[in-house]
Amino acid sequence: MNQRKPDRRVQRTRRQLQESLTSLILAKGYDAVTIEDITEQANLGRTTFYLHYKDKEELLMQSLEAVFDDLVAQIQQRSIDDWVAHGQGPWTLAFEHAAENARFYQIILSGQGGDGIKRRVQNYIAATAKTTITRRAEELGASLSLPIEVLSNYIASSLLGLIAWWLESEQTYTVAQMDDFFRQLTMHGTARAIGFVPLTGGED
Amino acid sequence: MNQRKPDRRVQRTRRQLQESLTSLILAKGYDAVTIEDITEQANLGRTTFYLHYKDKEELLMQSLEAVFDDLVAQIQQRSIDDWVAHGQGPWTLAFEHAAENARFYQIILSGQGGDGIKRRVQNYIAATAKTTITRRAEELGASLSLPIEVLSNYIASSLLGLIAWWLESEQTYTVAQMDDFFRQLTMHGTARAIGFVPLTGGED
DNA sequence: TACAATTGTGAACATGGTGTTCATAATATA
DNA sequence: TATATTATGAACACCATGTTCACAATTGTA
Repeated sequence: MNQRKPDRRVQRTRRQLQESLTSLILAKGYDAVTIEDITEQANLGRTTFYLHYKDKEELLMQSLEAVFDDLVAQIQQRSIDDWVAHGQGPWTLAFEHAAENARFYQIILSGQGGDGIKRRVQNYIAATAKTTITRRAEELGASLSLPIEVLSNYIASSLLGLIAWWLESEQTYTVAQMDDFFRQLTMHGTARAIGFVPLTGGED
Repeated sequence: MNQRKPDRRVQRTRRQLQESLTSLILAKGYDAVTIEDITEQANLGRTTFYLHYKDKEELLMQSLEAVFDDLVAQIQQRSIDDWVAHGQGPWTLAFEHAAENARFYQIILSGQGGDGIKRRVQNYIAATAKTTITRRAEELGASLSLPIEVLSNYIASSLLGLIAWWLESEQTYTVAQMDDFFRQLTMHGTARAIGFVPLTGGED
C-alpha cells in the first residue's frame, strides 16, 4: 500500500551512490571507477552497492534519466512553434545543459564510457523525439513522409553525435552557434550546406 | 631497407588472429571474447597475441580499417553526381556492406562492442566525408555554409546511427529504402519530413 | 646448407576487480 | 518497544589481464 516511501536509508544510500559516481567520473574517468571506489567515497560497504544496483552502468543510467526527465519537461513547456518563433530549436536546452556539464558528458559520451551508455542515451532521445513528433503530427493532421522510427533515430543520432563532437572539440562554437547549425541542417538538410542544389523538389 | 615483407609467420599469425576474432564475435559477442579465446581458436600461444597487438580493440580496428579502405575506394570510383544520376547516394554501398555482414555489425555497433569502437568507426566516416566534401567544394568553387567539421560529423553520426538502428531492428526496410530515406533527409532535412514547412527560406 | 635473427611457446606469477554468502549490527517504521 | 528492513565487513571463489623468461621453431640470408 505505501510503496510510496522507501526507507530513509534507501533514499540516502542511493543518493550518495549517485553523487559519488558522478564526482568520481569527473575525477578519474568512467572505466577507472570501481565499485569499491564508489562505496568508499560514499562511506558505504561494498556489499551495499549490490543491494541496490546491478552494476555501474545501471547506477549511472538511473542518475541520467532523472536529469533528462527534468530537461524534457522544461523543453516541452513550449510548443515547437514557440521555440522556432524565438529563433531557437527545442534542443537549445540540450546544448546548454551539455555545456554546463561539459567535462562530465565529454567522458560519458566519448564512447569509452561503459558498454552501452551512449547508446542508451540515444535511445532516450529517440523515444522523446518519437512521442513529440507523433503528437505534433496528430495536431496538424499531417502524415510523415518517412517512418517515424527512421526519423526519430536520425534526429537522435545526429543531435547526440554533434553534441559529442562539440564537447570533444572543447566547444569551439557557442551554444547559439551550435543551435543555429543544427537548425540549418534540420531545415534544409546537408545537401544545401555543401552547395548542392537539388532539382527544385522534383519527384516527391 | 626491406621493411616491405614482414616475416611469413607474422602475416600468418596476424591473419589468423583477425579471422579468429571476427568469427568469435559472431559466435559469442564482443565482450565475451577473451584473448585466450582468440589465441586458442587461432592455435597460437596467448603470449603471441601481445607480441602483435595491445588489446582486442586494436586487433579489431585494424581488421575494420582494411575493410573500410576497400569500401571507400569503391565508393570513390564514382563521382557524387554519378551516384545521384543513378538515383542513389554514395552511401548505398555502405548500406549494402552492412546488410551483408548484418550480424557482425549488429554486435560491433550496438555500442556494447568495446570502449570506443563505434566512436572510432564514426571518426573514420567523418574523416572520409570531410575529404570528399572538401574536394568537391573545391571543384565547384563553392563555399560551405557550415564549418566542415560540423557538417562531416553530422553526416557521420546520422549515417552510422541510422545503420545501427536498421540492423538492430532486423532490417525492416530494404537497402534501397534506407538509401532513399537517407537521401530525403540529406536533401531536405528533417523538418520537411515532419510536415513543417519553413518560412520559405527567410532569414539566411 | 648452415647460421643468426626473428618469432612463437607455455608455464608461472602477480594483480585487481567482480559478485556472492553469511552472521551480525544498526536503523527505521508501526 | 518490537519487528522488519537495511547496512556491514570479512571471507571466498573466480577469471581475465598482462608480463616475464628460458627455450623451441621457423625464417631469411650469407
